[in-house]
Amino acid sequence: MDASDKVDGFCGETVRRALDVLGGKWTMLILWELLEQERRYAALQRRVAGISQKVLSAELRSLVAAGLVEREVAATTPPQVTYRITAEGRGAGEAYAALHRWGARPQASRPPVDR
Amino acid sequence: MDASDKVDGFCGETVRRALDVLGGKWTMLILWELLEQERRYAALQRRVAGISQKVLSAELRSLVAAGLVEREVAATTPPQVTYRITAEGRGAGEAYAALHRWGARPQASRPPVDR
DNA sequence: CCGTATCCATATCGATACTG
DNA sequence: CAGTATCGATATGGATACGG
Repeated sequence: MDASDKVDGFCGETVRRALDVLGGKWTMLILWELLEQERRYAALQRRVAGISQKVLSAELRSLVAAGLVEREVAATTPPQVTYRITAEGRGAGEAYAALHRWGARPQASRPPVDR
Repeated sequence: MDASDKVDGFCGETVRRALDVLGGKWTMLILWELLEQERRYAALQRRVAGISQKVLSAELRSLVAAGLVEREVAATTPPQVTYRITAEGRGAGEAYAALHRWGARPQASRPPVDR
């Protein structure tokens, strides 16, 4: 990190926006599921262990609004809704990879952070 | 992003840890201030606009616990406490830079995400 | 099947007051 | 100066029930 990274008009606004979208507790898990293949709502709920309907709905709406995920409704009965990751969603992988590298860095043992 | 990025024992645990430390609302702002130079508590509170004492204290404790920031107490009266970014704290810049690149990516206009 | 609506528990945050 | 303690407001999340 270097102070010259302070490139935004306001310090770190783009980083803030990125974290707002990608930093959600479940965001990464959902994107990963959709990365493997497109999935329907119920499948996502089953595979993302522990997520509630309410939160899953909200996450998906956010992701669709942010353009990372596409939502397709098949007009059958019962209706089938399929979620699919977009190119932009795949692009988020760069950011996650950097976070992964940092999180996996070698480090001295120290008391856990509990936030 | 590629499904082969699923390298952790549990999907994305290292990413989760990184986000826990770096994803805080104020974390980046504080690190940036300390990146320019070491600062004392009051100076940080003045410069990080809008942060409360309570939250600043908690953030600093987290950052010290995570090893990103050092805390040095001078035994004067009144006591002076100086916070200084560590090498590990500077290392977080890679991750923030990736988030910045993603957040600054060109994109079609779309309704704002409000999370 | 795919959600939304509602209720409630908990977490988080800001403001204020106070202490070594 | 550098915090901690406490309180109340707000946000967030889970559980459950219900609707198209």
